[in-house]
Amino acid sequence: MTRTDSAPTPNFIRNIIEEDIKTNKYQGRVYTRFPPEPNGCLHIGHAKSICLNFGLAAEHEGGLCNLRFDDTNPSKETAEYIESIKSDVRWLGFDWDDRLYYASDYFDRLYEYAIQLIKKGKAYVCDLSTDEIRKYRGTLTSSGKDSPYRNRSVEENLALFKRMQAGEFESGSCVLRAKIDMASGNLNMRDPVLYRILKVEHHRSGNKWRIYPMYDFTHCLSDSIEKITHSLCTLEFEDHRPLYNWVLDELNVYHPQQIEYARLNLSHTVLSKRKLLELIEHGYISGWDDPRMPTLSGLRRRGYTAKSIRTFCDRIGVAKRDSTVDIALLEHCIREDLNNRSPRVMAVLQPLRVIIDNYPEGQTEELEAMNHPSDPDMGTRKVPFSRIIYIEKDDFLEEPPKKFYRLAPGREVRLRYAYFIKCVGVVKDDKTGEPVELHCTYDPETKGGDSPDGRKVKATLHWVSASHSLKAQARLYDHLFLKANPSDNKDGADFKDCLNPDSLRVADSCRIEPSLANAKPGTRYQFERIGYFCLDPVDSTGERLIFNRTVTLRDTWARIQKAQKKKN
RNA sequence: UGGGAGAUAGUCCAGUGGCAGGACGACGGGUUCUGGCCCCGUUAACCGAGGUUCGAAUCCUCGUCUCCCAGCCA
Repeated sequence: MTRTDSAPTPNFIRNIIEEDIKTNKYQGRVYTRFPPEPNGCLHIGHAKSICLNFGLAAEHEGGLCNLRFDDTNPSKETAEYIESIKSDVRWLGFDWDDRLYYASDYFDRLYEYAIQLIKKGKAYVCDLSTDEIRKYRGTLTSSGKDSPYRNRSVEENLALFKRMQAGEFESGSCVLRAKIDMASGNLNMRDPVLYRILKVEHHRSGNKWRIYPMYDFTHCLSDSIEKITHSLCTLEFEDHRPLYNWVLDELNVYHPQQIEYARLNLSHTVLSKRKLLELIEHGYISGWDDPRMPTLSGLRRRGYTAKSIRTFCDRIGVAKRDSTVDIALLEHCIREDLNNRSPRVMAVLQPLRVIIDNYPEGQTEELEAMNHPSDPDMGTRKVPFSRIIYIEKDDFLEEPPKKFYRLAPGREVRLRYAYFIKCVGVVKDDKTGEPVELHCTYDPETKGGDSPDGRKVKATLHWVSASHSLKAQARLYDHLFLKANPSDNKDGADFKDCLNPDSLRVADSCRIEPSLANAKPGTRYQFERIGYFCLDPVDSTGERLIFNRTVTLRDTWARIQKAQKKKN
């Protein structure tokens, strides 16, 4: 992608890269990779990694970034996830050209490397059970002890390893281990497992392999094979770096550098595949692409633009300290983008019927409305007006409190692009006392929304003509969790305990202006005075218009109300 | 005395020996046919204690707190 912005904000990774270019460490090359495991859908945390890796490469002349699937555990990975990941990366706006790789493509070479290690006396086949290996490993504060199989001869190890691949042993009966140091303070160096037997069909290599390499053995060598310069990963791999270096040094191959940064945490949601999957499996949400999910597919369906997510990833920066970004920043980014690009329309979420007593029965006018108030290039459209209209329930109060500027008995307001109206009567429900219908008069002199006598109104309301409007459903999404950090379980609570019961409210009797009759799924609009909405690409049909609320507009009135409530 | 890492406004990120800065949020104001956008302003931070230095967020020492690691997951 092209970046025309001014110089990017410095961060510690950029600084390292600049320094490496200066010192010619990699002949001035910048080569990164995005290495997802195809065992789930991508989420906004992955977007940070994608933007980082592809972005850093794009910033530098000749910089490259590969897409590489880390597919070394066929028991968890599927081809479907591969496709969804590819389409998500593409949607985000990045391109790997012909550099689509799979760790599984390297299985032959990895196998050869393993044999080299065995021949060097640096790896051995261990018959200890999983349980025994754990016991032999020691604890955080006490060193481990050598496996009884640690000193098998090279020949024996070679033969055993080949028999592992030949399928002669059961899953779990033995593994190939690196011979490093059972007393290391770093548990990853206590003879880590390099290969395990997994008699599972691989989504790409089929049944060719009975043994599969572990992450620590695969990742560094894949980076090396691809001539990666800067191998970026998250903080929890810091402890693995000595092993990353050990493997490459022992094998004496090209050596990229691993750099760790803090993964993204976002307030009011969770970003762990395990937890997201749990929400799906328990039916709290509809799937990976539920608009409340922080997944790229969920955000996309919700109406988020790729650009807004890229902007967000730029603004959160990159550092090494654990942090939680306020979801308000994400919301700010999408509002900013959508404000610039989405056409305005009028939609009433909770209709209140208004009869304009002095407007001729049966008459209809086509009023001209701007599609974007500050971008005339977006053009105009006609909106029908008639004697009976709907306004938003919230826009009328029989007893208006201080600072409520909207409609009330005897009060005059403007209907956007239409007329001034004054409320002259309220029809209430006998039982509840709720207003169910308003009677108003209009001033014909104010057509278009301006009064020739210079008279002012304090509010402008959106509206739709009752008979011309279309029925629609609006899905009003809110934060998935009530707590900023759902995983903060110090009170012994499960993260699901603070799920927001109102993360989805359905407004089923919306009325929208007729210009949206042939709206295309996925199209984004601003419903004036309400928020940004996106025609749901999954459930919306020609007969049934269903809109997802991407984000609300900033709502000053809501904040005033909150403040007033606090006072009382 | 396990190993590794990190501490800068409410939040996120800069600043690496020379005036602590940006963004988000919050608050106040201006503007407005969206209580939107936009504009202006206010708020608010160097984990602590010593030391080096003319000068320390930055260098040194000693503390404190937080995070990660005991998968044949990645």
